[in-house]
Amino acid sequence: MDIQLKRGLLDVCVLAAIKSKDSYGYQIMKDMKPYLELSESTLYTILKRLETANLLTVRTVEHGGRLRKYYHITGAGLKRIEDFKDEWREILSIYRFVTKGDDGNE
Amino acid sequence: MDIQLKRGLLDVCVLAAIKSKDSYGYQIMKDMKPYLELSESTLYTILKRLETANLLTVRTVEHGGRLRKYYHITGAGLKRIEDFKDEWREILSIYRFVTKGDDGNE
DNA sequence: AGCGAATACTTCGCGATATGATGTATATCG
DNA sequence: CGATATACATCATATCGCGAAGTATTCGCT
Repeated sequence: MDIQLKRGLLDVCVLAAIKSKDSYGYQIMKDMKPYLELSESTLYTILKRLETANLLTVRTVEHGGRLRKYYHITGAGLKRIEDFKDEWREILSIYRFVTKGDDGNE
Repeated sequence: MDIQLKRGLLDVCVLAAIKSKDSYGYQIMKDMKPYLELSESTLYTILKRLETANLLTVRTVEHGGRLRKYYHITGAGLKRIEDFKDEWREILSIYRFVTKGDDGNE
């Protein structure tokens, strides 16, 4: 996938990965992989950014001798997802603009 | 619209604006405005970038005492649009991932 | 016991890029 | 004559994905 396009989807995608239940970095990576691949450095950067923006909160848990940081989505995080759904209408209209005039077989 | 998301759509959107007939900066701005707003500096930066990448060619035309640069899409430019259609499937799958578990009323 | 792979998170530097600010220049309209 | 529209260019700034490299522990395999 085009890098630029990816940029617009990463944040919401990470939020979606922790929407239904709290999760941690490594698990989020695996959950997102089928939809959108990203490097570890990117994910942890994003998580930090989302935390700073108060779209999620963090709690550290010891698990099998290793530390895990569990991420929990906030109300603002949920709102960010809702906003994305609104943006989706604009994206659809852009998609139609881009494919305008093409045959209907695609 | 979210800036990051915009980034991924700008290039294809500009290409789409010159797909059916050659056009120039100011006109492209007006054509894109209903779908995606962007500043002039951004547009000319993009046009330069697309030219460097051989996705379009430029010819300068005098028009009413002013110079106009007409942009013409290349085969590679058309291919970029086709590639975007392929990416669209991935985008749809991401959209479903993000909205998964929500009520069907949206 | 030895060792590679998986788990788990961090930091740094690089390149790409959207944008506001600013500049240049001409045409049109009141 | 001044405001607005047309038309394009350049620069500095801030943001961000990612590869590279690092730190540590656990687990399966031989």
